[in-house]
Amino acid sequence: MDLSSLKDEQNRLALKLNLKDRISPNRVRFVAGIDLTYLNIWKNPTLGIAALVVWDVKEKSIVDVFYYEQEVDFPYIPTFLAYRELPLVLGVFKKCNVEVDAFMLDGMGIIHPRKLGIAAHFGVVCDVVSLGCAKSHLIGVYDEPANVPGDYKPVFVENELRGFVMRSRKNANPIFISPGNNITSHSAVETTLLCLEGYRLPQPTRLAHNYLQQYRRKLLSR
DNA sequence: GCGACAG
DNA sequence: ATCTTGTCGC
Repeated sequence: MDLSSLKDEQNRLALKLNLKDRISPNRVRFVAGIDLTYLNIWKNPTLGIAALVVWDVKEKSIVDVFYYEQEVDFPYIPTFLAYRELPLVLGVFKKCNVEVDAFMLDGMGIIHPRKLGIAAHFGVVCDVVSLGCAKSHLIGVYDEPANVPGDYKPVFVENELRGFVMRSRKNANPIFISPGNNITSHSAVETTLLCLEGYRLPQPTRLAHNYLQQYRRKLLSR
């Protein structure tokens, strides 16, 4: 694989980013969380499974759940995650027939060397509102948020604000929130806050992850 | 040159 | 990212 040409593609797609709000965060009601798992992470071509959970932030309830399976070949390479996971994300996205206000992905939005983490990449390709909620650091400088739920601090890359690092739950490691597409850094945080229900991860991606574990277990136990 | 590096 | 129950700390 030629990483330099993939870099070129990331730079080209990043030019299409819209970092303004397509929808005001206080009008967001349905947030879709997308997550992936693999049948055998130690094998290279292996079956990948994607889940998409639509979460109603007003009713605090699950609207619908969708799944998609496909063989995955591309390896995990930091800053090129989308080339491994995007085919699965697009597959489950096409299955979703519910009107979604914003898509939340596991991973970075524009907190990425070329502003094109998987959430940004997906948002540009599908022209939807998207944001990234990552569980760990990739790049960027920041101060640790206080140990108080909801506290957050800016994350800078090349002296530019790219997102926020938030203490979503007391005594838990912070999460990294950044715009994907058609949303501001501030609205990405607001949208995440709407989805926090006492767990470290916001409900859409947390539930997608949980449903995937069940789905995967059933596949393995037969 | 060295270390860090989403999932 | 997975395996895997109980256990410790706030």
